[in-house]
Amino acid sequence: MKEPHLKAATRDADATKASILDAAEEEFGRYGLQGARTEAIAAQTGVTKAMIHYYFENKENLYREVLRRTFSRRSLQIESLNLPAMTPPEALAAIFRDLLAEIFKHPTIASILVFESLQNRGKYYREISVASLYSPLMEVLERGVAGGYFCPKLDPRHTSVNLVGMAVFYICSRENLSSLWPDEPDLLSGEIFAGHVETTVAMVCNAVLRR
Amino acid sequence: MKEPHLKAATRDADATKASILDAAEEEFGRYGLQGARTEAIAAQTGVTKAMIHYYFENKENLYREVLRRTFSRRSLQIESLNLPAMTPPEALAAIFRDLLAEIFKHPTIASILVFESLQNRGKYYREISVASLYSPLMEVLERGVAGGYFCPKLDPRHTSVNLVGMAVFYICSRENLSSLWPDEPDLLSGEIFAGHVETTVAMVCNAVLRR
DNA sequence: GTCTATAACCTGATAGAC
DNA sequence: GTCTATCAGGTTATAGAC
Repeated sequence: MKEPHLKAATRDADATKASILDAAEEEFGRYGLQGARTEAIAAQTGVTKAMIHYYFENKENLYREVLRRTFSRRSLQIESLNLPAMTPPEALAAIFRDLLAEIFKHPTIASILVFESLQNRGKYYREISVASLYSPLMEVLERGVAGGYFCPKLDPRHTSVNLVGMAVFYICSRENLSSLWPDEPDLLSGEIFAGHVETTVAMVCNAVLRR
Repeated sequence: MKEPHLKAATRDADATKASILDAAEEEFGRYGLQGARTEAIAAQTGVTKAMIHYYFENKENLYREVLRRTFSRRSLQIESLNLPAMTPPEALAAIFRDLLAEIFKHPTIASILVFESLQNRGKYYREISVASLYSPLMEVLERGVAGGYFCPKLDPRHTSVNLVGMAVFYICSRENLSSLWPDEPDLLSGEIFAGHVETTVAMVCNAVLRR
């Protein structure tokens, strides 16, 4: 058990609201919208359930808020990479290094994405347009095919979905794989994850290359 | 809504039990262990909840039974491919064609695997040894590296996890991707899926190849 | 703004009739 | 073997005091 997020000593609407959002991101990342317990979010925040309804009206809206925040964080980050200045192979590697680094810092991103697809079939992701998660990747792939870098038969849509799946699955399965890594209990440890990043980036680049 | 599975006209223990298992596989594939509703499974089967407890004692055991069945089906199928008789690149392609064909027929396999990792962190998969799902794949990768077919730096463990992720994610996201495929509402339609299989097998093979 | 108390609901499981 | 009825537990959401 982690210790609860610090709660403002005095009454502070903004601090409380932000604190609830942080705790909610963790809880939704662990259990999904349906499985998350508002009681747990409240406890982690150091307030009562009533506060969640005071600030967010209900669990569903809180979830929307978490998705929005997580999602716009990612969007801004991708923009900051300045992909158009790179060659397609460079851009592809950059996207995945960056995505994997974020996943390492905030594993919730991966599990929230998958939970959302599985539990809600993308209902809430559609509200905030999941396309902008895939479109930078698809653009790079299209550019790479047009420029002769990538395999001409490559379908940018299937390919981008497959690549995102590759990036996301390892994290989601990390506690399911103890039998594969009997010697290493923590697949999110720095060393193991660094190796994972190298393997994954190499695979991503190889997978699309023209030959 | 699908129509309920046919129920034996007369009392038939075996038929009822099998029918519950079928309905349960669908329900667990759609909602995971936690989200599945025994009421829904019963309704789909055409019996009452009490029958589930009569045959399987409780929801958890029913889930175990579904996992066991799904899993052993897959295991037998992989054995039947006779991978040792193939070269590593052939074997790799064969594994994925076969896996994708099964996913097309029974998409629940993919979602159950991911739900199990996410919701239960592999607790029940560990009971039936998830390793045997990955080990045929890892063996082929090791053989391919040793034989000079595959990239010598390739780590069989990270690689096999990534590849499984690629195979599984598309199905799990199929209803999350309408914005990417505005022209094609059903990503499980025969044509679209056939294209997906070709793209995916090509990517898998490319990803590991020595260059 | 924050808390306590409780309403309203849902779900897994059981008892007992047929 | 199968059903009906019901219990026990847990969860979201709200009302109202402070």
